[in-house]
Amino acid sequence: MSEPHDLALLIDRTLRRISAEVHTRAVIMDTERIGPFGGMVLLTLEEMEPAPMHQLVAQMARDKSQMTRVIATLERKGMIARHASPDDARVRLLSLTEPGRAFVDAVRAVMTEAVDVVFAPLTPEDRTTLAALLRRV
Amino acid sequence: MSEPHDLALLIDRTLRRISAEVHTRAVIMDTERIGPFGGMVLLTLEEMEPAPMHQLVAQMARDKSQMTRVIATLERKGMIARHASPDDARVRLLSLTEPGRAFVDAVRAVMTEAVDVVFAPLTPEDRTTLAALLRRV
DNA sequence: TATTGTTATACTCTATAACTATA
DNA sequence: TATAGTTATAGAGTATAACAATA
Repeated sequence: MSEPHDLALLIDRTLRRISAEVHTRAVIMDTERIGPFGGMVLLTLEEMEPAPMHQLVAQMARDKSQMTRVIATLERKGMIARHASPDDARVRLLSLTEPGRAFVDAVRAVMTEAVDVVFAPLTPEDRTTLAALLRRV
Repeated sequence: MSEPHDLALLIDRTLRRISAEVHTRAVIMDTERIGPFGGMVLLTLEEMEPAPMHQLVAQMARDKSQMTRVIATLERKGMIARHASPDDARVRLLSLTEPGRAFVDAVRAVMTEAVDVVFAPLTPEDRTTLAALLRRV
């Protein structure tokens, strides 16, 4: 088996395994009720902030309406702050609050642990190769 | 950026891109209303049939109750058949029907096209490497 | 006792379109 | 005219537990 579409099945399966691992140890996300997607938004924002929403949307390849909702939830929980952009009145810049920053540390720990379990069969070099390939798509 | 958890974000984003590409050209799945997941189940089953449900569940890293439902839908649409296993009365063997086989060809074509678009920046060798790495996890 | 598969239920995520306000 | 973001709504996917039948 090595047809093009297999790549899609492999990626899907891999993500499902990561999600499952995250889920079993994600007491944090459960208690705060932000969901796995909320956790990923925080992790992504951490690497981009301050960032306008459309940039986060592009980075995560999601729909903007979906992002509006999850951001609203995270803001309600006090993890994200929205500021008006000085350059463009339409734009709202997103950044993590202090509680959000502390929370994302916990999320990152869980995510790292899950990734370590799922990718245990791969050497550190393999993982670097994998990440580099995915970063290019 | 090259921390362990980034791998999860990269895989998530890649899968989302594939899904989006599939979605824009998936007239077939839409008209038959089986959803992207239904399409992936058919593709996976094609490579395993005849297979018991728990094997499909393991391969796709999904929940068994979820599989029960999607299989029921696909059976109702006449794409999958369930037979009793001769070895174990608890087990039901799944296989594609003739219409299901024709349908999976169309799904595969869409999926292949989507993968080709998303992985366009990668050479064939890169894709082989990527698939090999993912297959090992 | 453990496994295969089903049912029921609640929740999260996704897709679409119509909308506003700014550019 | 086009872009940033919001709202509303319908649909698809996921997690859990309790269950029947068989091993």
